[in-house]
Amino acid sequence: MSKTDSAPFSYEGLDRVIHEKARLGLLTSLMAHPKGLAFADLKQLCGLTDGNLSRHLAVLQEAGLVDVTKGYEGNRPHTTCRLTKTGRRRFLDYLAVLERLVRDAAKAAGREAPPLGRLGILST
Amino acid sequence: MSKTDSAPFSYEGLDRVIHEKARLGLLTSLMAHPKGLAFADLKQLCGLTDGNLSRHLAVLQEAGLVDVTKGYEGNRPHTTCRLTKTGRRRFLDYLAVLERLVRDAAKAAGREAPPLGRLGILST
DNA sequence: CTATATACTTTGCGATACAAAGTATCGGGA
DNA sequence: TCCCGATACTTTGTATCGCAAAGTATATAG
Repeated sequence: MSKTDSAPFSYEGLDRVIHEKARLGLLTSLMAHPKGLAFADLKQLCGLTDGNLSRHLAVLQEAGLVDVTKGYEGNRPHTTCRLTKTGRRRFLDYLAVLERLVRDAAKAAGREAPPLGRLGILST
Repeated sequence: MSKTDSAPFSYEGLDRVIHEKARLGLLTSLMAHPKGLAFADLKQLCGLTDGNLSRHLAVLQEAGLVDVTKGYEGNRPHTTCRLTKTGRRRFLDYLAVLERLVRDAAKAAGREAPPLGRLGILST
């Protein structure tokens, strides 16, 4: 029996790299723009400071979730970011877990207290 | 104009106290059991170690989201936890934001025609 | 040729998640 | 009676991390 089976609410699929307010916004933004987004765009879309954005992008890049292209436009630095294939894949996996969580909670909110025994927590 | 208006992906509603893997599991568990759950039950349901559970419960209690009742059963300590009213409300608020995030991302994922067969990530 | 704006990176720090160790009690054996 | 392991937590230590402030560099305007 796997650990998850006995711990239905552990949500192990919630990858720490992804499960972060700022980075969730970044990934969602990038998901909506497969062609890529510029540093300044992401900054605005996600309401991040320069420093935070830089840091989060570095984390996402090191994890292989986004591809960060640093180039120059004229003499100015211009950074473009896109989701990698695995990044997209892993984000979708994460979202599936998140969706399950929302469903679990919504279901719990909807109906009243089920007795413990029914869930098989106390043996059965 | 509020900050959120210009930063549609900032997801400011993602309360740090709630937005945490372990605590999400705890809150969902407690949502499903309004009558309360014992320390040992939560530990099992969420797959947490004693130390982590203790710590997370303390955080949730300090934030006023859960009510932790420490009593004795015989001479053994026995802790029971329940969601407070505000805890329930704040968790539901959080879930609403989370739902929006999942929808945003799903929509973004859907707009792009994926040649790969991985369709219909969400919903039915 | 200062001043301000854009485009980032680096640094410093306070907070925190997690694990390991600690405290205390109970229920068996030997 | 004296261990020994299990239950029920709490405390401590550490390593990480998010965030803000400061730093670097170039471009443009007055």
